[in-house]
Amino acid sequence: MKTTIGNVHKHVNETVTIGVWLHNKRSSGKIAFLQLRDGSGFIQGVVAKAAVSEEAFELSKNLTQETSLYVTGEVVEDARSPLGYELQVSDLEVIQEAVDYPITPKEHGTEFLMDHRHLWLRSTKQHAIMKVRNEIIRSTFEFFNKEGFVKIDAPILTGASAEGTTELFHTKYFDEDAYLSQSGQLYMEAAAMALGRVFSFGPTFRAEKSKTRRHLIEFWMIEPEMAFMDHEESLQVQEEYVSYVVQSVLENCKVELGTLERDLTQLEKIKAPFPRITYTEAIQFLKDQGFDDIDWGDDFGAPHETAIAEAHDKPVFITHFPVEIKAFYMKPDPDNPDVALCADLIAPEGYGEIIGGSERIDDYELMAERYKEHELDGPAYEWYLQLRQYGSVPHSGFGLGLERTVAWITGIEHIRETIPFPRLLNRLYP
RNA sequence: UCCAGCGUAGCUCAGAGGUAGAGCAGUUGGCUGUUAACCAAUUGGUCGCAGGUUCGAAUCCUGCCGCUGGAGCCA
Repeated sequence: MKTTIGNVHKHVNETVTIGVWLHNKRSSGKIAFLQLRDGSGFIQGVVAKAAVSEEAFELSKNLTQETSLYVTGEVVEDARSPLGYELQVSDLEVIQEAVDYPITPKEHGTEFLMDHRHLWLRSTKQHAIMKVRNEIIRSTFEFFNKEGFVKIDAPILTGASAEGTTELFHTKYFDEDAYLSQSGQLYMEAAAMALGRVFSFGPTFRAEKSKTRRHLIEFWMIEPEMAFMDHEESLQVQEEYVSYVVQSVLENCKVELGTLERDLTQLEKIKAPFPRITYTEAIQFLKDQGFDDIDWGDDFGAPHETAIAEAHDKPVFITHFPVEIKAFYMKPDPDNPDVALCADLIAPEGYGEIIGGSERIDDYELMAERYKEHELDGPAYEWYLQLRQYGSVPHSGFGLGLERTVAWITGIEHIRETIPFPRLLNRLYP
């Protein structure tokens, strides 16, 4: 009977066949231990000389790393195994012999591993990160579906930028200029006016020459947009959403978090509500901490964000940023028009900003004024202004960066390991 | 784009003016409970590229290329 490593617990004391790759091997004169992986998990196969044919034992002694094969054997419980089960191998059949697999069980440098990303994904740590990433995506869809959101897909080829600030990837759209999307937000606003509560999940592109552990050229964003919802209500959705995702990972990725040696006590604390401080309070806090390189009106740098995050053991919202340093569509606070009804969510442990969100301008006249200030016109923007013309309503939304969230939840050092094939400065392959 | 550091065997690194080293991987042999297994033997090099200084350069100098970390910008 053919099965997978993930399902061996259903076949205890039965003989099964599993298609596997040889992850590693230890052998002595009369016994060989095969570390086997099949994508669903890892299991040790024990080949005892007495229990198999002469040929099968010789074969197992000479297996090379990453050789693909079918192993047949009896599933037995064994306390010495981390999985709790082992496979007592009775036969094996090589599918393809792998010669000189480059990634050996010893340590490697970053450049070497990145050049071999297509093979590096096979290692236990990378495997665990991809499983956690998948759980974050799965629980995201579950959360928003549960809350009555409709998944809407934004276009990737666009005629103009949403923010107008960051560098865009330029391309041709037949005879016109086009850009790769850096946010689906404007389209989500249109969709929210049609469907009420929507969210998008898709790739975004930033042609910034950023070279830090928090930046990717191509990354994935989750962008919910909600009609009839003000800024404060949006913050509640955000903290409930993030808490839901973290608790789902804790529940469903125990083995993976163990592989990653993640400090679970840090994650167990992540439950709504999250603390909030205003931008103005944050500036004062930083000055009290001894920062003299920032004043009201400046945006935060990485050290500032980290200092604010370290003062809390949950993600923290920084709200009410100055209007000047935020996007043109953010709604000014009626009580203080110098600041916007917006918030960034800063992850704990120095992982930086994972969410940016705001209530959007819903007044036609004000938006038209902003268009003039920012010199936005033409067919690329006209339609967005029209949304304020036909039944405009208060609405809010936010964008969560998937990879930064994966980095934080898995506790890994660098964002490049959170996406299967990262696009970085100077790296387009593999 | 700016600042700093690093490029030596397939991989991770040592060697800092006198002519190339270790561990791992590979190969061969040994071992019935290994967990980055262990023990013994063994293969393996245009010292990133180009120029310069010197009797002599992996080593010192200059330029270029590549990588790594950080800054800015952002999610």
